[in-house]
Amino acid sequence: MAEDPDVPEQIANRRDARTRIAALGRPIYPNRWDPTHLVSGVVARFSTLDAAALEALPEAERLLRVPGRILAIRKMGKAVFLDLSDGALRVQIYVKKDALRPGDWELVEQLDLGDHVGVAGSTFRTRTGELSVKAASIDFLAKALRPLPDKWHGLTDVERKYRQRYVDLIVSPETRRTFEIRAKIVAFIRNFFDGRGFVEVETPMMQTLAGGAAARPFRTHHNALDLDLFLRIAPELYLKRLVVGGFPKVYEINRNFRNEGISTQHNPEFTMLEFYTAYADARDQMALTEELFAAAALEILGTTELPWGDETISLKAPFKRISMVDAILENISVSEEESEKEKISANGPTQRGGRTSVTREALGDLHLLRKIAAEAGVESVERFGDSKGKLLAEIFGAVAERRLLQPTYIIDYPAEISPLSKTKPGDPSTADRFELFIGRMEVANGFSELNDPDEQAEKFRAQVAERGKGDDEAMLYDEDYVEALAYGMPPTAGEGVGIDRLAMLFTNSHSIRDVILFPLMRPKKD
RNA sequence: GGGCCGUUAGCUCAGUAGGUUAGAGCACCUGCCUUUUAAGCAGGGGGUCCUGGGUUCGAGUCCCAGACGGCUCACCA
Repeated sequence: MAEDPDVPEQIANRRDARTRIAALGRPIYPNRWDPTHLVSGVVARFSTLDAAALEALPEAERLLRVPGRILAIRKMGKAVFLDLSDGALRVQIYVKKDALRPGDWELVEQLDLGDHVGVAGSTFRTRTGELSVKAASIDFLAKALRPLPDKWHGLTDVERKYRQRYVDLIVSPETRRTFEIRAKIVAFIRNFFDGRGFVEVETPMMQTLAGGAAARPFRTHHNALDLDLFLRIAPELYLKRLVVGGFPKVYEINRNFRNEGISTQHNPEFTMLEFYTAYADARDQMALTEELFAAAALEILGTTELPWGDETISLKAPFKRISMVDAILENISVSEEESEKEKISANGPTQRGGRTSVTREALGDLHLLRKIAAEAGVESVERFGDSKGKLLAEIFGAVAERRLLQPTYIIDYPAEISPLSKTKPGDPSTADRFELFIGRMEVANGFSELNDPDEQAEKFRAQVAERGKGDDEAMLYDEDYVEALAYGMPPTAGEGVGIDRLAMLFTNSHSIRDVILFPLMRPKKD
């Protein structure tokens, strides 16, 4: 059958079948075919009716025209059963040679798995009770020249799932479910904010200055203006300009781009919700976020208890709140025991040595912070210079972050690492900021927005100095933003929520690539 | 970027100590079968064992280099 040795046998067979279908006088890629239902519509309309109820319907009400992709063919001699899919659901088609329009049987003989057809017929139930459509005629709609993956095992090659998501979606219902849930999350969020008087906006993805976060940007160039541009790392500074401009409640759901490493929690482009509420502070944002997450879970999944591997995450509000310092103190002993255990199992007994005792006071002392950081496993502590805030955040990351399975707001961030945040009243070293951790991932980050243009200018200058010292993720001075603040921004709280990570939580996906339809992959050679 | 692991038929996977013609299930092809459903029965075809070197009488198997991917560490959200 396969004449050309360069073309795989099954593809050659399908090309031959396509030629034979054309020889029957059938259009092989018709422009139009009018359905009365999609498969899901057939199921919705008829699945509640038993055999007798279907039988009792007037003939006209049982007639329909349904298109779909063939995902199973069971040949029975002069009858054939097809499973027809609209991508979501399947319905069985019963094809009986002598019940078919003349000429259609010859077409049916040429059908392959994956082909698209349109069936006209009437619904009934088979002997085994399965809802089916008895075909009166079948039209050919499009050919699948390539064979589908194994009908039982589907596609398990993760590389191919990512590179050829269309194939994954055809054969993997769980993949489809993941992306349906993701879509529902985004729709729910829009509905949630729209219903609370927020205005959805779109701000620049290409910026002359990539601000609003600490990350390395992607560069690009506008030819006509001969202008270097950066893909945004955050929409933050533009959204706050809009608060200045008189939108007291704004939000944006859109892509950010960060030129950093790729991991199970990081994709170079990722989707972020950012929302700003004037006349609110960080505390209000936390309350709103709890409400949003719990309501979304309840609406979309029917529960706030999310399976997460062998564990369960409860999105029931309120979420735990604990300061960064307390989170360190609470977790460091456990964390030390764990790392000791690892060492012992790996290398045999080791002496414990003189560990620095970690106390609230020690976490305020630069010298001790450095020692604690080093002992917690933070590498090259020197690079943080004399920044107590950076050291504290590093220690938190090393000691506490990976233990935050249940939703936890970490509050009281060091002001040094929060240059866009207001500080707490009476405590200039502490930002009025929080980050929300769920499933050991940072899912949200928010704070009471700094709206004093002079203080903001000073913090930008400090960031520029940091950059001068080699921190290439420190922020740049955004003059126009400072000028915007000088027009007066009301007290405002803002927050960013990682949509991809939220989708991971809702779908029990442990890699961000499983919730991004087309994750970035290195191109395949040849 | 570092470490560990993977890559064999269209798909999912086996492949013993390095030893003849590299196997299985599904898919594919031929035949039978008019209510089956992972349909069934009988027969058949299909391989750059990721790529390139090397060791060896002999490599899917051992060694080196590379490609791509997964996990993980580092950085970040």
